[in-house]
Amino acid sequence: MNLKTLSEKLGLSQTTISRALNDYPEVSEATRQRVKAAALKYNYRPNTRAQRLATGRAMAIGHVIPMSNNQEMVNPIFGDFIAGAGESYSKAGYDMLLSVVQDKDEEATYRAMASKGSVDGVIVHGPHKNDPRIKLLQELGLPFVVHGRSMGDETSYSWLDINNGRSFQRATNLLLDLGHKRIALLNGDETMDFAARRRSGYEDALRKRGFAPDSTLTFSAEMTEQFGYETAKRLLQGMRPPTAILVSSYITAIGVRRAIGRAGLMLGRDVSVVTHDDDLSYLRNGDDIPSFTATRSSVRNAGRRCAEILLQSIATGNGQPVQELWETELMLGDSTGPAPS
Amino acid sequence: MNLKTLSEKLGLSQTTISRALNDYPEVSEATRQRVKAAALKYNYRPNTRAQRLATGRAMAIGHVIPMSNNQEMVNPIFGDFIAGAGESYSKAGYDMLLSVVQDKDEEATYRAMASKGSVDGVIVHGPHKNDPRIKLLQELGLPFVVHGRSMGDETSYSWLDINNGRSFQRATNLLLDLGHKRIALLNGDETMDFAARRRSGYEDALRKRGFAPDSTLTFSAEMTEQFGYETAKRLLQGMRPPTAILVSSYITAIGVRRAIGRAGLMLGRDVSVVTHDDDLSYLRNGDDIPSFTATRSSVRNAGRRCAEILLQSIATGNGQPVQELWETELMLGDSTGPAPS
DNA sequence: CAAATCACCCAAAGCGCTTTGGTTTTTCAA
DNA sequence: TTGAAAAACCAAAGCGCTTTGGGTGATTTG
Repeated sequence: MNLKTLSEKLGLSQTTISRALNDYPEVSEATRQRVKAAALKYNYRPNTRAQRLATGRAMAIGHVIPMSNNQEMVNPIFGDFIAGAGESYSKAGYDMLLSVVQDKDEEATYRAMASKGSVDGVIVHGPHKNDPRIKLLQELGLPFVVHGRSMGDETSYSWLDINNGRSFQRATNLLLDLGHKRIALLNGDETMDFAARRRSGYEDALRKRGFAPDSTLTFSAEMTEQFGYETAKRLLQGMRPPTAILVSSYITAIGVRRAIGRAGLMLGRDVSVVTHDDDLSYLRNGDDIPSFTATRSSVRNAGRRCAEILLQSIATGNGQPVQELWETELMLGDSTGPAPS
Repeated sequence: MNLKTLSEKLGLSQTTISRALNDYPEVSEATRQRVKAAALKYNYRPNTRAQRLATGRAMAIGHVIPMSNNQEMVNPIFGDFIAGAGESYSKAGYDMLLSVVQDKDEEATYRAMASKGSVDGVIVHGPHKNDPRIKLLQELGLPFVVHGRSMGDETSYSWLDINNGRSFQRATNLLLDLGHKRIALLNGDETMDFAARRRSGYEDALRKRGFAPDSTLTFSAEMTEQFGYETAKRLLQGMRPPTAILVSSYITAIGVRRAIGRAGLMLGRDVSVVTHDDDLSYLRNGDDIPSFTATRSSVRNAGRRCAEILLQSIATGNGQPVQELWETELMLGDSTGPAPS
């Protein structure tokens, strides 16, 4: 069923049908009802492809998921972020277009999206420090919102980020307050903006208390469970093991917990752990007694909001950038306690 | 830059440009080179929307991600599956269209996809027993591949599944061989096909050894970490705790491990655990010494292959269904040992 | 009561491609 | 040298919508 046959069936012009369905005022209420009823009856829906060509809008938002070709890892927060964003898109009648690409093909993917017109905007995932994608997208004139942000010029584009620096500063302070002096940091890849900021927050807190950051206690890698396990294991077997560990990801913290258990130590007594928690749906940190003390922020809400910001900036068409910095929640759980003497 | 202006620049017809770029034979090699060079120079790429209207193909595959509105949970395997599928799509020049929808809106979503023509086919995620989506898609004439399958008529459509029954039967046998007599099952939602089959495998193994399945030892719920923790905790505090636990998801197994640790017991000695392992990229079960004894199958490979099957069936256009049943790998890890006496 | 306005509807022109059905050149065997 | 076949190109017709720019009666307005 297409417009033409439907219009013939109803004895109306295609124009009128189109207007009736799109709620234009130039059509009488009676006709509109008749048209809508017929559309329902014949299960007619405008062909998306034709609609998009005619309107010049793709009605789709692109998400480019970069994949480091060495690790081939998909960020576990991705599913929840997408779920949040998906909600916003559904509401607005937009589609979500996903491209999983190798790091090196990312630029080409954006260029292609822009010149082929397959999307009206994109969400940028996992920004690095001074991320070149930002300038690229600005040149291409493709609307975008960054989940996170990128050190450098932060005022010229839209982003939504959590306050990573402050968040880890507070977490470090909490551990210092508990008397911990040797605090390890298991951070994400520090070429990424969020990880760099978290390290700054951690180091700032230490310095303010007169501790010099100890480079033998900080680690930076992709945040897998195994990274947490192996690093913590090595640390705990060392000569002067830390009494507290600050971790950038819940998954990695699980690995840390495993190592602590294996070493016959008790989490929260022998070793304290604070982790960041993205509030993933399948990995809730307990609403009653959180099993980890954590800095929490819902990545799903972030997804929802990023999408909203992008859709709105597309709708209004003004290039006015929107920035949102969310504070995290510092939740006390069972994984922290006073430093052992 | 569009076809028209490019053709004017080159003094050729739009037809010739189009054919040159699409490698049709009706164009001289010299011209083809000239056209391709010009396209590169002016950064011309055919407009996707126009191309799709003209060809009548969407060049996109839909993934409908159902979300149970009570739990609002995104399946953690989703990211890896998508990554795998994405690879296949990229290779073939297809886009991936994601819709995150509430369970109840799923039928409407499929209907809309079919009548709007926004995709050429879909992947069905998380099939239930006698899943109504299968009949729906067949009626709609929308090509599809099911990740998993649905009890009932299994020969009339394409699917790719792992041998869940056999897999859990083997896992149960392993535990029985180790002398375990009280084996608990922490299963996924048993209205889902995979979970139902796993239970059957588990029960079959028990019965074959003369044990009657004990309904106080089996649990079925969404596979979160918390489900694992709380259920295991309760079990271990009970009068006659199981000596072994069979778990349907790695994430849930992590919760089980946490409960075992909390109870002051040792995994693999006091309590044995076998879990299914989807081989998620951020949660590798160790290539050297797996921390869990597990039935493993890569969900990423499954994604890759599902996409291939779908693309191929779209390309050939024959309705010949393809079915693949993958065996899982039973990996011995540290989490199992002889039943304590 | 004529003129202006309004409410409704329509024909046709795009949107930017692909593809059909030619036409014009070249090539090559007879 | 000629005629047929092959090679290379082109004009124009879709694809299925939206939107522009009218029309045509009915209703107000001065």
